[in-house]
Amino acid sequence: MNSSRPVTIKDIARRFRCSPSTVSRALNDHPAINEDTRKNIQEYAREVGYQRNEVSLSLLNKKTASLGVVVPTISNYYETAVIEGLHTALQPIGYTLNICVTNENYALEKEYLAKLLSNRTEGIFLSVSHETYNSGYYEHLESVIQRKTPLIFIDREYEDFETSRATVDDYHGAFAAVEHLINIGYRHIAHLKGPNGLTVSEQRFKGYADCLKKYDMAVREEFIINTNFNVESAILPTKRLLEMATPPDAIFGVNDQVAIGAMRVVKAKGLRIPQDVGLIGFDNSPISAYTFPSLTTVNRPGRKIGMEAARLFLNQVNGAEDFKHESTVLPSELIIRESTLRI
Amino acid sequence: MNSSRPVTIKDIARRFRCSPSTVSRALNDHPAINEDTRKNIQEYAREVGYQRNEVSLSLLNKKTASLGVVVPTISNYYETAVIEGLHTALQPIGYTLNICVTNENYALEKEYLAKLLSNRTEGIFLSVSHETYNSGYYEHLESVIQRKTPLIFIDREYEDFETSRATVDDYHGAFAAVEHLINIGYRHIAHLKGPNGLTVSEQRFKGYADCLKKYDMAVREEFIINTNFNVESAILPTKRLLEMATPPDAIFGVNDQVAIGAMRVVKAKGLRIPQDVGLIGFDNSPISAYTFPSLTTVNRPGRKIGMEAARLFLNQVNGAEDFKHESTVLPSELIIRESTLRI
DNA sequence: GAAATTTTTTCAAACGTTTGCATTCAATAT
DNA sequence: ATATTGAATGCAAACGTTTGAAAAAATTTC
Repeated sequence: MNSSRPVTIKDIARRFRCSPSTVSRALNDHPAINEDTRKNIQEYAREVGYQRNEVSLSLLNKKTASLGVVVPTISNYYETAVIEGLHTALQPIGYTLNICVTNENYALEKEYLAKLLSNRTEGIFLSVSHETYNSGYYEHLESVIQRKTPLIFIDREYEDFETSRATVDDYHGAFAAVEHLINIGYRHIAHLKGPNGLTVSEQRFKGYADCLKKYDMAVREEFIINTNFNVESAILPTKRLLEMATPPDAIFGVNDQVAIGAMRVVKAKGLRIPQDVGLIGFDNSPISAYTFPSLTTVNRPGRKIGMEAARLFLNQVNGAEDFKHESTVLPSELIIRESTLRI
Repeated sequence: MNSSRPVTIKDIARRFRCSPSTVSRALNDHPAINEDTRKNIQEYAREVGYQRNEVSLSLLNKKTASLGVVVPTISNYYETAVIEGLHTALQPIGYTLNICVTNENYALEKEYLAKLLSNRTEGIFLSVSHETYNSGYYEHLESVIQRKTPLIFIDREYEDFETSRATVDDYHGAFAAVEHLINIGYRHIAHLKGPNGLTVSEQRFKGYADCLKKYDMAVREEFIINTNFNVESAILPTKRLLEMATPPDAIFGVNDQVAIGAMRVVKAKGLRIPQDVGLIGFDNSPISAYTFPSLTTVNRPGRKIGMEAARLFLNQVNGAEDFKHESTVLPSELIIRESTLRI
């Protein structure tokens, strides 16, 4: 059987000399269909491997059961955890996820959103790209809103849109991290900050700064250096910190990668962790448990964020007329490990 | 404008008192359309945010430009790297990826494949689930083949299908790893194997065993213990190894996770790495560079595999009539780090 | 054996777009 | 004025499926 062209309902109808309607009803167990007809048609359909064309159904019902997930990257643990959460919540109820990776690029983000709308995607989960953030452009989002396609922000957001959003409590996570350092007895705490402007960077920075203030400690500008979220970007900044006249005795990295970069430099300098320098990261990525010493960090529940985002989406589509957008902020949680545990 | 229903070509036609055909042609810059008409229609379309319904086009042209990616998990570095590679190669030329995660589950795999076919996906990248492997069922794949939907196997494969496949050279990677251990001077090399039956497990095991044989070393059954690819599954096996009368002086883990699990146990026992015990993993996951000591491993080029799989797919769809299925085996590469570098 | 009823099947429209062919209308050539 | 051309537009079918309403066929009722 050279069945490269998929079998259609019409093919089956021709075979049974009946109308397509009958075949359709037979296949869907419609009660008005004769028992024998039904059996014959179903059996034949199975035999020739009939599979209904969902594309035509999408057109007819204006339902595609597909969702867009637009993220800057999928090469970090956190993002894949979020996707896994979305997947866990949404695949079982029939949704298909279209993953789009923007590489922090505005033009790509715009293109993907347009494409998702063209494909009549029923909802979009978006973590906006870094470039979009900086540029401040957002017309590409207006068309999503205008189309009434549910848009759920994940972590990175525009404040001025009326949408649901799921984020992690970066502020209090950072606050708790720094407070922990202070409790242990560290007094000169530096921060390897993320790129300026991103909510994630700024919130963590704010938690850091506010905590210092609470304990009447100076927020020293030279103790705050930008990084790019990855290991390499932490190397030089850490060197600079350690070569200061009065170097810090603890470093709070904006994420685990950065903290690990710092860890390398500190160890290379012959300083001991945590005795000489305390070190703390953010994300609780799998790697953080297995460095040496293991890294104190702040857990960021990616999987839960994904599931929560899914819940927000479902709320919106199944929504009562009194539906209100929600902003969920999931708590982050301090995970204490060896890199801060002195004495 | 309560434009919750997307604007269609018909809407625009009504507005201009012309036929849908004219609007369609105007929007597509058809030369037979009056310049003014074209401009007016295009301008109006932009104004009201018209976006063509790709679903209807898919139905008409029988092209969906969407591809299925069916993988057992997305929570490991390697899998996401593969997906990234696919994405890098295929998104720019207009394909959309539908990621399906089977959780190593046969029923889910079957369901997803059926769904992808129903959605008229134009190609499927598949890394079969563990359960499928064990059960040996593969009718769910037959229907894919029968439909002439290009099917590309990634890493895990059925030998008996006529398809293209992209895999990493696990055998020689494992061989090189063990040879390296022998060269360094380790003599009692244990293997923490993956689950039996999976190609990945068996190939790496074979590389291990063949290398030992080449150097006239015994392949001792008690030195080969199964794990489940994750950290925890390596804990007990490693304990058992170290408590033997003549314990191994080196351990080859089926992947980095397993090697890291072993590392914990070895260090907890007070043994030194690499002096007392050599340790080697597989995958070159990011984490392996940052453990202490850093982990010798075998690089597995996930991103490249993804791009290669994409290439194989494109070959098939753009294929000349003399098209032949290919099996690409990408080389793996030994990455030597501290965990094996004694003396 | 015809009317009434029930069961089963078909018709036609719809979803949004494209496209070969036919049509209309105006302009040009004769 | 009429035939010829050319430009611009419209018609209708197609993709595969579903579904309300109509039609046909079979069965029951008296």
